[in-house]
Amino acid sequence: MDANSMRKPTTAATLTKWETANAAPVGGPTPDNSDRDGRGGGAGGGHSSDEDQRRADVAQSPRKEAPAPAVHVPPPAAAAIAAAPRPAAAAAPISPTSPATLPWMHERRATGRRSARGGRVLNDAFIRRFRVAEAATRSEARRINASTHNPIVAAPPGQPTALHLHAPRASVAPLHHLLCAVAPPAFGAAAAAREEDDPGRDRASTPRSAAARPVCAAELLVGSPAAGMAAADTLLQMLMMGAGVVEAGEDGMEKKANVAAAANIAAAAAAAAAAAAAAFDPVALPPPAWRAGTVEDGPKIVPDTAMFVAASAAAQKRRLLPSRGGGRQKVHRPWTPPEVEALVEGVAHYGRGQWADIKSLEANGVAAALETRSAVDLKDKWRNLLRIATLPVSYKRREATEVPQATLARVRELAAAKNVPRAARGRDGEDGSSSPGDGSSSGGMKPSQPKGVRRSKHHSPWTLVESRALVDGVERCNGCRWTVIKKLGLSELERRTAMDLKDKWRNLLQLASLPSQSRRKAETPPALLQRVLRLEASYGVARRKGRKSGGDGASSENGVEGGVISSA
DNA sequence: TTTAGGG
DNA sequence: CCCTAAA
Repeated sequence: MDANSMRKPTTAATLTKWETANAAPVGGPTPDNSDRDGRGGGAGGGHSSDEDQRRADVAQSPRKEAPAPAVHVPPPAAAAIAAAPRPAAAAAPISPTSPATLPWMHERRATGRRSARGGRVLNDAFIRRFRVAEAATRSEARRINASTHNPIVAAPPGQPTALHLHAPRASVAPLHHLLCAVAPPAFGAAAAAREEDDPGRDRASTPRSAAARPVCAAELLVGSPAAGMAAADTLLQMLMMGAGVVEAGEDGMEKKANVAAAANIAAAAAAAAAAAAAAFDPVALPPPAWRAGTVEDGPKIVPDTAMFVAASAAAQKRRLLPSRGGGRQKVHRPWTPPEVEALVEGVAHYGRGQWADIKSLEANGVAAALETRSAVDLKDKWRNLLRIATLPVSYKRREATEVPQATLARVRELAAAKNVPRAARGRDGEDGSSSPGDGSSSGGMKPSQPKGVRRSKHHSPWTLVESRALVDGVERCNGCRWTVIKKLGLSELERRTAMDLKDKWRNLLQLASLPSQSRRKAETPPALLQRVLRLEASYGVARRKGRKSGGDGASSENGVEGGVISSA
């Protein structure tokens, strides 16, 4: 496995970016920088310089934390990431190993942002950490500038890998920064100690704040477990490439050692990220209401039917779709003014909701400007734009001032205009009703349904009552005989067609095949899904011929099955 | 696959 | 941004 095989296009870009940042005196590898660099000349607003200035201020302003001097970062801090994060130990608080206390070690969420998942807050924190580490690397490099140590040294077999980064080698310095930025800080040792000193504290009524909770492994990484995974991935790539660089000028032995060390460290980082992901979940989400009543999940039922197999596969496949992140969280990338303008332009062309069309709108370079944004991104951004555009003045904060007033005014216009300008020209008759805000974010929603143009087709979510009635129908009719169920005349299902029943049943199967963690919060009770699985197992069309293995106590199973088939 | 919405 | 339901 050579280094080339590890390289991906993004890796090369990443390394270049980081190396560039390292070479430059200032201007670290902030996403903002890379973002703007890649997308320079847009059809744009004259406000981009303001935006740049603002971001620069945010990124560089040292006023929030202590005036980050060049702090000494001992190499052991970097090595700790290789030694500490054993999957077993990572979940529990780890004792502090580093005597040094950097400013960012005690840093908590800067502002009261509402993102529970991290996002920009933690991303900025990472950037600040990187800057501190970068400064420390420089200062230490000056101090040890005569060192001829190899930057990466493999430990003897069986020993934890140590990392020595004394040499200010350009290809390795970014690694040092990255390691220091993600390496275990004090692990919230002070907070943990506080808790142990005060065991009598009423924990039930005093929820652990972020500051008072021992820092879990996930928080050592950037933003979230998924981001931690990405960081580990990046680390691996950079380590391998760094080894490749060393290979050019060194002998074979050293190269081998470097690669081995890189692999060890990267594996440890990946393990840390995996452990973080495992430890991340148990965060206390309020239990759903239906769980309070001690509903047992019951035995695991895996129907051996064609429908269930298909639904299960579809559910599994969809979660790993690249268009949905491929199971990996993207890093927060703020919208640039040209992107915003392009989005507004696109809505002006196609109207709200035609996100795929907007994304491929060539006119005025809309498609080009929005190349790196998905249709879902457009939808989300428009929602946010609409929100800040219609926000009362007294509530406007920084978000609202980032977008030019002219743009916000146009957003309001487009939202108020109910006709679709260009393409899908819906017959849009009377509507002298001046309903601002397009109904999506305006407070008062009108129950009168057929007013909207394309509103009627979407959205008739199944209620729990309907779902229960559907399951009851399947039970009473001994199978998935949708027309028969319709003829039962259940009032709960009167607005659903037989095909609706079939689709919903498929969705229920899909839901049941999903791990409970990934289900929506207060959606479908597990007990109902259990019934679905049981009924599907009993009455569903068998996947293959021959006898099924797990026939539970259902009476006259064969007879029922035969009935289903013959009646179909 | 695409869109709407909640989180 | 993520996740899911609906269509």
